[in-house]
Amino acid sequence: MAEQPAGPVLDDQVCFALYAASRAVTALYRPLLDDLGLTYPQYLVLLALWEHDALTVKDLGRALQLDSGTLSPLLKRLEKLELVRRERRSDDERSVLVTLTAKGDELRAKAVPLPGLVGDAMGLDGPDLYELRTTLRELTDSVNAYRAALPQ
Amino acid sequence: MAEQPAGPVLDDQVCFALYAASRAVTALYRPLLDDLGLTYPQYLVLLALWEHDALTVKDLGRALQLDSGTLSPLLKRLEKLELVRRERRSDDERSVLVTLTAKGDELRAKAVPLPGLVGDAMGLDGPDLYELRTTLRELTDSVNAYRAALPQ
DNA sequence: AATAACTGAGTTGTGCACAACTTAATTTCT
DNA sequence: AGAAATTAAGTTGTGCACAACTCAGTTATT
Repeated sequence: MAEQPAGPVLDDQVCFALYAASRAVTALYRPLLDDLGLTYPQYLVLLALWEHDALTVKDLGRALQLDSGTLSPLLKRLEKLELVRRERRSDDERSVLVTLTAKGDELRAKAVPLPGLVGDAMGLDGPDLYELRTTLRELTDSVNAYRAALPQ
Repeated sequence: MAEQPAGPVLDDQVCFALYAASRAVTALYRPLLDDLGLTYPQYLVLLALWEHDALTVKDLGRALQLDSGTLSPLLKRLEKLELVRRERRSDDERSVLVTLTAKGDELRAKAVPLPGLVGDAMGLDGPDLYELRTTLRELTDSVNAYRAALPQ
């Protein structure tokens, strides 16, 4: 008979595998992003802006699943780096519109090779990567739906 | 012709899918762990200790892939909660052995239902979860091997 | 029109992560 | 044995994440 631990086991947990994988990939990006003067969450914000050009803090929060408590100081740092501008919308003074500066837009070209480099290091071929991404999205949606249905 | 964004796209990134999934699962654990008075990384440390009973800070770092800069203050908090003890090893005074207190050991029983609850919310069946875990481990190993091979 | 409810950002405080560094203990190399 | 290198923890400083809160602006209700 194999031993039966009287509790959950670390390496059995999908949650730990996710946590470890996410941190490993972020760590792989770090030296590449250092060259651009960015952190990983800052890079994600710029990814969203390179795609959409102008987004409110609210929009960014929806895209990245982050709240204003995280985004506000992060955006201030990006503004200090002169990569983005922040301005109140005139038609709704509650909203702050975040837009790329010329400098922020130019950084896009330097970021183009990054996903390829990181993809190579993952050791998965195209179809496996595609399937993994799909599974992760489904998992995230399922978990978030479950959370939204919880009391409170 | 579809538009071709002149740069990487947020939702295409496996790295973002990982980041979002990891945070969603952690967020799902949070209210459950609140009842035990634990954070998610603290829970991971206890998982390792429930399995092995006594580990050095170094061992914990290897198991969780965290360095002493993260673990030292975390373990101090667990000690203040009276869930673990920390003591220098007599045969090597550099090492600190972390062991469970009775209180820390008792918490194990309360943690038993957690993985099942979280597994349900993931919306994947057993085989899919198993495959995902395997893929994530391979990805983590591949990425870490790649990082270890980098200059410096 | 006045009030109530809601919304979007921002602030404060706690706890990770991680880089860079310090210190003390141990091991290795002359 | 003594110096140099290595190792294990811990400290300091920065930047997320996130809860809980504030505040100003907008919308809904009466």
